[in-house]
Amino acid sequence: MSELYIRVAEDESEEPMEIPSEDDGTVLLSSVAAQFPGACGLRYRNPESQCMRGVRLVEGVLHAPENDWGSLVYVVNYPKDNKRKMEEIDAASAVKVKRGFQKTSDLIVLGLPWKTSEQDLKDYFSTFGEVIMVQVKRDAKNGNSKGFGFVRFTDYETQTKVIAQRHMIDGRWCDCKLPNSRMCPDEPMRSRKIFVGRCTEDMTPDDLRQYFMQYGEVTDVFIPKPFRAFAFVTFADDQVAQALCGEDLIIKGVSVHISNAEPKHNNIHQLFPNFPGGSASLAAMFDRSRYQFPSSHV
DNA sequence: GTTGAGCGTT
Repeated sequence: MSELYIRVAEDESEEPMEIPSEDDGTVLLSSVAAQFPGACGLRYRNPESQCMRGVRLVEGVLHAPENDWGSLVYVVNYPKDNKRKMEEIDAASAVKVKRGFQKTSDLIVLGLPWKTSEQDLKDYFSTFGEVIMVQVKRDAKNGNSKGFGFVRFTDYETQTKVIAQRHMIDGRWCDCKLPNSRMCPDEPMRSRKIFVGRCTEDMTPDDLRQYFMQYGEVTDVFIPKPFRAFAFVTFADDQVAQALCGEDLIIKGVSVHISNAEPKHNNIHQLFPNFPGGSASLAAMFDRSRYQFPSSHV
């Protein structure tokens, strides 16, 4: 009974791949998903009826029909629509639960001439796309420009385009960047990892993997031990992760809350490996920095 | 009344 493999393919016409079964004869959905990312189940053609038939799936475990997998070729089920492949599923999920996805954020404009006004900025940036707001930062007392400002666009595409190039404004080259002042902003961070809050102790890593699979390929699940009522789930695609942020989802009958996984900072060398000067200068740099990390959960 | 890498009074 050991070393049993079942034959699985994406389509009946495709060459099957052998997937290992467990000692008790069942096959883990995660074993299938390891070869077919995004898979959510299996089906097969019943030799008698010639109809496709679903394989029983309980808590992430696939059970052999009639207790025997036989030599049939099992076909992978994908979420929502059997015929679609992962990329399309990712895109569809991202659009469906769209949130914070491709939202624009303020851009800092560096290097402005002292004379440039907000109207000048608006006139210039409007040539790229619709402008929501512009600001020129000025000295409170004399009203002199500090030589930088902010701009926000309606469309994310415009923002991307503007960041990608230098800008000649009133005779000076200027740069547009994402500001680093926002640590838990309404945009970027573009993490592929989500924070799953309000977890219960009976949720296993496999439970979470099985559940989140429906949204896209899951690359990692982390549940801190001892139990701390939260978990981290990492997707292959940041858009899937971002799209889920803010959602309340029901897992094993429990409402969990999804938010952005904040970067861990317990080891600054994870962020800057091989920093010149060693740990002392790196730590000193961070102490001096205005840059504040949010509290970490790890 | 200056300046030229940066990071946002309300």
